[in-house]
Amino acid sequence: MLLDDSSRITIVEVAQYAGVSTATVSRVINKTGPVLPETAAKVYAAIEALNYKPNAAARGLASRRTNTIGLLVDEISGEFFQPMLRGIEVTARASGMDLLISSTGGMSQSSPPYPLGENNTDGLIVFADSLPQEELVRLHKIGFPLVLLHRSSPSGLNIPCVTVENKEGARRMVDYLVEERGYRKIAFLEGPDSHEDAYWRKLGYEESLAVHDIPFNPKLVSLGEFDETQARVSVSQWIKNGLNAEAIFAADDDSAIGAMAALKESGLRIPEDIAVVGFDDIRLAAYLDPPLTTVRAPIEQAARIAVEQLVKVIRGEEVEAMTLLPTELVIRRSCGCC
Amino acid sequence: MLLDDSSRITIVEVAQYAGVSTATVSRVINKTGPVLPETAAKVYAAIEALNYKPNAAARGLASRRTNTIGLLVDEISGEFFQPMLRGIEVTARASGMDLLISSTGGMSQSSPPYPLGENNTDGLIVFADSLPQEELVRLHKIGFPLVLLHRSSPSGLNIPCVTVENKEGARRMVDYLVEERGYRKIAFLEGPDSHEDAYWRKLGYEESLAVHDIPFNPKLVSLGEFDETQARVSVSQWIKNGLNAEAIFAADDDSAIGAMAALKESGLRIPEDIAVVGFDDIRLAAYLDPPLTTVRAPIEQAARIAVEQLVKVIRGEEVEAMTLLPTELVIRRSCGCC
DNA sequence: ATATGCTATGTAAGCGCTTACATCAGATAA
DNA sequence: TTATCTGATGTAAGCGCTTACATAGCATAT
Repeated sequence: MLLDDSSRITIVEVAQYAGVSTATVSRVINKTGPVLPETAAKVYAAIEALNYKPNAAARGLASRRTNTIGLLVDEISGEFFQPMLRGIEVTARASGMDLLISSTGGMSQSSPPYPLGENNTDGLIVFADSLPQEELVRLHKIGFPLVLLHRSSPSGLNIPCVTVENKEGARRMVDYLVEERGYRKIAFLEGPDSHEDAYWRKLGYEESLAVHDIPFNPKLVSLGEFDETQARVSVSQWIKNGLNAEAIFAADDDSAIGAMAALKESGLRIPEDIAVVGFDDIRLAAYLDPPLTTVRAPIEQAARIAVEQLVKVIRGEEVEAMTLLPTELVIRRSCGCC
Repeated sequence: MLLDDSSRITIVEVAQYAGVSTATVSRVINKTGPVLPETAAKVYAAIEALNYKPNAAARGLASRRTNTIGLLVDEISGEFFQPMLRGIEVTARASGMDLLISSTGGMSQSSPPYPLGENNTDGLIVFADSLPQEELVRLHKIGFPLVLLHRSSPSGLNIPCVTVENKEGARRMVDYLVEERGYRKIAFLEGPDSHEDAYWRKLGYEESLAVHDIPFNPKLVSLGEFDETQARVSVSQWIKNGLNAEAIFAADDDSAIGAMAALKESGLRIPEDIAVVGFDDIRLAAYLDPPLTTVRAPIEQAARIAVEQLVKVIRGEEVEAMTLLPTELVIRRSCGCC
């Protein structure tokens, strides 16, 4: 910093002003150790008078605590991210922690050094596959506080994680499509391989098919990648090849949007000719034409809980190994319900 | 941190392993001062072998630089925030800076201490009215690097700022409504008082009216607050009171959405009975029914530039006092164009 | 040969805190 | 009364780095 050196006021100045030692000032600030109320008052007065603000770096160095939690995401995009970030930010602040955010740029195989870790944060929230397994293992081995968000712990390790009932949600969606709407030819636009949400959602799809004695047909599965454009391409391809399906279940709402675009482009009507459903219930979902039937995931709540867990871990408290938040079916017109 | 002390490896270990002094290791890491290539190689080997990572706090303490930029926003919400955050995150990373984010919770009159400032960041990006003027003044006075985003500098101070052509955009939108669509009774849903974007947009509206000899009618102005719900309430009220307008110009897309909802609720057709236009061009805008005519603001680009400016200021380089990014009319059906 | 200037490296003094340990009243126990 | 404890505070040793300054070797200028 290029700051005027004279304007720097440190704990020493505060101590002098208050007529006590720096140790006492520190005790007052951190409420550690006994201090006479009147002494504390003098210190507070000095802090106020001098407009003193503790230097975070010095504090971190001396105490080996940073009072900061780190958030690792693969990329800051998608409607998905917004409620998640809000939940994390608000909860971190409420816990008195600072928030350091880093996006690894969608490359889970990115190479060291990672921008966030043991020496600039007290703990990390790791979203999905934003950190390579090896680094996860390394951090866990040295006992660094970690909470996983929207992914589960690598087997063997026992890192607390919080995620949503992806499989359940997907299963119930397909159950609904089969049982209530009477569809049996249901195509699936799957998410990215590396993403655990994607994995469970597909599993839910497959399980529901099995329950209803519908044979799994690989031709009815294509790549949506949680991406509008990719989904659009995949669905166009399907149509060109003569897709024979009554409904398309997109693994997330973004790919559902792409699917709808491709279908409309081909003159197909939704849901009369083919139904479309998604997953997440992003804000846009309700505004689409027709409004999108989807599965609502409590993203903000999950984020909130993840932070709370992490703070507990940092404090050395116990937390449950896995938190699974319920999802909820949101029925709108795109599934042919009305 | 609760980390195993033995696993802590510092610059001292690296120096010993490489057979040099810590100063040399520091020189190699920071590329400061001359070092023989072979010496550097030994140091790199040691770093690799020991998996050494510099301690950010110690670095910050010693060098008085944190290598971190702070972002202050009032609240993390609205579609608005997403492209902004992405622009900031990406650019910060590209500049080798960490990013510390804090939302002041929508209260610009929040009280000290502020979570981000001189002693945990090298500089701050201050969005809109997320920091009280007095703190802005204080930081600027001590020479702390600051860049304002979506607001201008308090007069007297000369803090660099980057924002978009709100007034121009609003003016052109109203020009279009009057000149191309032939409307003359244009209502306005204004944004929050404290928000500069809101101020300029309203001014653009008024200026265009003046240019076209349309008297300003206070009855045609109500509060949108950049908020869907508030806008809905305001428009419902208008309708109840017998609104006599051909078009509603909402100061942002969110309030445009609220306006559309209220109109539809009353059985009014858009744009046949009344046109609606917005500002920002959030993703949703194109998906609304009818698709929303709006003004596109280059939010991500503004964010990007703000970070670049801030980095320059931190490095002591000169930057222009004000960067004004052009906005662009996006014509869709809600204005009655087709 | 001596002076001079580089370049490459080491030495050590902090940076602004926290915290173990020391100190010193005054209270309590014996 | 003296030993013991307890509460309030001070002293000072780091935390892991950066960096001014010192040093030493060697090439070049004088």
